[in-house]
Amino acid sequence: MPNRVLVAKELAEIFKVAAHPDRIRMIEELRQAEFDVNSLAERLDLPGPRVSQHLALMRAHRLVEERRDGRRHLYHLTQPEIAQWIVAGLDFVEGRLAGISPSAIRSARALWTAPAPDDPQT
Amino acid sequence: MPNRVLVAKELAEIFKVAAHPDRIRMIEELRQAEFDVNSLAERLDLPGPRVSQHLALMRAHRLVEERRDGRRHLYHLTQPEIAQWIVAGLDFVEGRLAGISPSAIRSARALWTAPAPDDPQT
DNA sequence: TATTTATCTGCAAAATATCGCATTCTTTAA
DNA sequence: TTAAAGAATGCGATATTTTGCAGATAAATA
Repeated sequence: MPNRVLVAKELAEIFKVAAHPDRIRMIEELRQAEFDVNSLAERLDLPGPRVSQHLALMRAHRLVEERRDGRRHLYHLTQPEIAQWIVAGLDFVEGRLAGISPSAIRSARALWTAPAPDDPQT
Repeated sequence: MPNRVLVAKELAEIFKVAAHPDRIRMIEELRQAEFDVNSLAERLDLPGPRVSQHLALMRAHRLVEERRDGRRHLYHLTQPEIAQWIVAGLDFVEGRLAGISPSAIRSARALWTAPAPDDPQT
């Protein structure tokens, strides 16, 4: 198999990992700070096991790394720049079918681009 | 549903469309030039109907647009910058499980970044 | 009009992914 | 040692995607 096909395949794997709303939100949460599983679950309002599964997948693809502190598992992005890359994808969501207004996109971008890592509102 | 969830959802849709090796290669082919279905199929060594299906999906998500010339359908990227965005993802494939060497990544990047749209080798 | 060329559509089979729970594992605290 | 907290795992039930073809369309040409 030619190299460029291999590379395309691997690239597709990464896109696949990113291709889930929960995981996108998790990555954006982990943008600057590290979180344990429960905190992530609460922030995103998702069941714990689900968050755990998503993290396992991301771990398998080295998108996140784990660190233990007492009995909690703290996760952080292996390459924080990946969050920026994802936000860059917002350039391509505008003008799409779903009922998303430009202002919604602007506010998402602001939220996911702001320097302060803590306590997102809206 | 909060806005940021909607946006994450839509973003995930785009990642999903990009999350296929064939489609990644197609997007890279369309980077600068437009192609008809057969040319794409030949260049990528894929069955015609498959290319057509991929194109239908990308069309549905407005990643590509169609133009007719006689009996052929010419496709081009709606937002050519999307190709660059995909190439930027290469930053995250290095050091992953699969047997991909850094040089393979470099050469893919070169190929998908080069100014000349025509006749890729290797 | 009949053919040929280029592309699209439809469908079923196979492969993957997601979801919701119950259970298990580990580590700390009582 | 026991109990409890925090996470991970297992697994069936359901989607969703991908694939491979066969057949249907549409446009140009003979």
